[in-house]
Amino acid sequence: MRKLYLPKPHSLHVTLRDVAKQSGVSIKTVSRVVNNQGEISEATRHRVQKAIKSLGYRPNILARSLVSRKSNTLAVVAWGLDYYGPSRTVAGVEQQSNELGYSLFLNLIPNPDDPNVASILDTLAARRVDGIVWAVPEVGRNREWIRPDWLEQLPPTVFLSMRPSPGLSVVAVDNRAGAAMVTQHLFDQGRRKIGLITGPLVWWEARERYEGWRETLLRAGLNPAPSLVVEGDWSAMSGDQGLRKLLAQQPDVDAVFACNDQMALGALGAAHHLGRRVPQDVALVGFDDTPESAYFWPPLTTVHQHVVDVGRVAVQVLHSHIQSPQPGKDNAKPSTTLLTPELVVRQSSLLTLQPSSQAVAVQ
Amino acid sequence: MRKLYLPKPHSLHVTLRDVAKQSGVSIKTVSRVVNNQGEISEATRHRVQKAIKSLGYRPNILARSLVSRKSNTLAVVAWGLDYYGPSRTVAGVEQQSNELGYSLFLNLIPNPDDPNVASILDTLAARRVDGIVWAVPEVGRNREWIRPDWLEQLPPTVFLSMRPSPGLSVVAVDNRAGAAMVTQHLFDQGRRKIGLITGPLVWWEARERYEGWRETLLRAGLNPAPSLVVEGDWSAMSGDQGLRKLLAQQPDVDAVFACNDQMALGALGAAHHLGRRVPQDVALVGFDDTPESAYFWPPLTTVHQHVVDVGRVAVQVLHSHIQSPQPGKDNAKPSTTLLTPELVVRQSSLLTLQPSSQAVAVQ
DNA sequence: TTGTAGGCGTTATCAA
DNA sequence: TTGATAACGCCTACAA
Repeated sequence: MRKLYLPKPHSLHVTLRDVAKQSGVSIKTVSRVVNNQGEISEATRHRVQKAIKSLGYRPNILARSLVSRKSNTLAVVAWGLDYYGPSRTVAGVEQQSNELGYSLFLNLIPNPDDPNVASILDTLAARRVDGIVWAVPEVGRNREWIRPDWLEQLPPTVFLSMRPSPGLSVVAVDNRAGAAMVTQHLFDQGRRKIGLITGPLVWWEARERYEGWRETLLRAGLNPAPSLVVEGDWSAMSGDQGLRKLLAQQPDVDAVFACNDQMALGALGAAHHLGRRVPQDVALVGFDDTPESAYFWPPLTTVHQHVVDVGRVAVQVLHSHIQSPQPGKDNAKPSTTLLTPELVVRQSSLLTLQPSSQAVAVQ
Repeated sequence: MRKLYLPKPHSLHVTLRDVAKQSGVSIKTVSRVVNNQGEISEATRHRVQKAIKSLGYRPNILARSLVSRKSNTLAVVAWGLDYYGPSRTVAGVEQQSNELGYSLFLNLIPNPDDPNVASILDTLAARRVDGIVWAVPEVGRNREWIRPDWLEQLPPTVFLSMRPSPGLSVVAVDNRAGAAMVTQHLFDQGRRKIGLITGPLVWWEARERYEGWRETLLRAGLNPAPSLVVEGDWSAMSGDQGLRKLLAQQPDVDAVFACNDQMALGALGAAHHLGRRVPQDVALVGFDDTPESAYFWPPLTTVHQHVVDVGRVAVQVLHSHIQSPQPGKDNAKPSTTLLTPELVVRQSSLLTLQPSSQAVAVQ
């Protein structure tokens, strides 16, 4: 007689069969108890539950997923966990995934424009994730990673911080609107030479902020001259250098919009160095509303983005795509969501300094 | 005859059998090609690979894990993704996991001392993760979540930022050494009234920094008087209030060690408000070396922790635990790793201001 | 070098 | 209400 295949001395993990044996019922009955399905007599249910507890049974989700053909997992592919916005967004993705009952795979790529995306996507497909949140900002030509033929191979996918386009589901902050708020606010404060320290213009988000500034100036009858613009790289150092360069190009600048809080911080340092008072000589505004920005000196006017919500909404959209019974149905259709940010006014842009305004600004 | 059970119209996913049929070989042969095992003739290998490509076959890791009894997944349970240190550490965990071939589950808990840990651990066990990185700092009594009976039920686990103890594998920064460096540095600069703004003392890490300060003062023959200490909550606001309180308690303070950079930032703001010059009147030092700290005004002396390495080392330790063939072997033994931080000296603690020091400080 | 049989732990079908 | 059995997609043992 042939020898039976016995893989290893029976593993530590208790299975349905063990529970069934212990409680003297069939495997299927135990399965029913575990999943609360079907009618089961109170007596057996009780007996089974006792066995489950005494043996320390835990269902094997791998096996369950194999037969049910869904893994109840999502994946987030992200860049920039060391930055405030991206890490908050990932946190939002995690929270919403958790609330909807998914486990979440985390995949970080070291650089938004030079990745090993193919192998990541291969792995995710092999793990049979039910959906993917693509949290890599659109930089340069990295959008082209998304090949049409991939989209068909992959599970439902939602893209963050990327230029909306038909056929893709996108969730992003309305950067253009945020930048417009900033520029309008500076104009309303009486500033007429409003300089700009942009993020790297290969970034879609940086270009959007640039456009918001530009459009608002034009609408106000002001000239968005090239001498008013310096391109930074999001870092505080580039903000420091950016302000110096800006003042060299255009000495009569009376306001500066730095396109994130880090660059604003650098610009603030440069202003101190150069003896320019903020806001008296130069008003300064940032973007992001990092927790620290309220404690810069002076406290920084900035734009609050609902970065956690970006992640949460992404998962909600993904969930509806996954749920949709037929790919033709409404909730399966690609959707675009733009979240409107909010201007947070603090002392760095206000001429009329209110002594109590700092305390007020702190939430 | 009994009807066969056919679950659904065959799914989109291509299986080994499909490839086998297409290429006219057995399932096992295809499996061998996929996994590069055994000897296979060049001809069949080629034929099979062609079929794999044309059909778009991807191995189902779920099925593979089911039989191999290992999922090739790790999980990180973390708190504080919105803070610099924790988020960097998670990034380190992800990088090292990826390099070792694991996929990583991300689980965030909203609060380090009031969690729903049991359900998270249940899920991870049910998903048969091969190991767990417990990246929740030790706060209050949250260490007691780790019940001895759980440790046996769970896969190998490594704990971060937690008081080392026999039986647990721990990776942490040597906070006490870091705080000692700071205090010694201030002493060496001639400061003799060195105040302390601590983190919440329910945190182990905060207590360690406190001890480092205290021990160093004692060793220097100075008195760590209670009036020199204020307890903060890591936030910039508490640093602001902390400095005010400290100066009220002990007006002749000539140096302040704020136990993280955020509180240092708040203290900096308060100093400006109160007209105290930094460092001339009060030297100020932080802890963390956040990227912004080099751009505070003045640039902040602080302590650089190798937070990414904490995550990487954790996964390395975990990997060795997982690999270990027998639980008695060396690499299976619990280990403690303390990473030594480094003092980063900038202008906020230096009396002799070097004009070029800021540029030097920027890396 | 290749194939067959059996089993991983779960769920679905259908009969009892 | 409960149970026997096939199937999910893959890998191991063993034979050919």
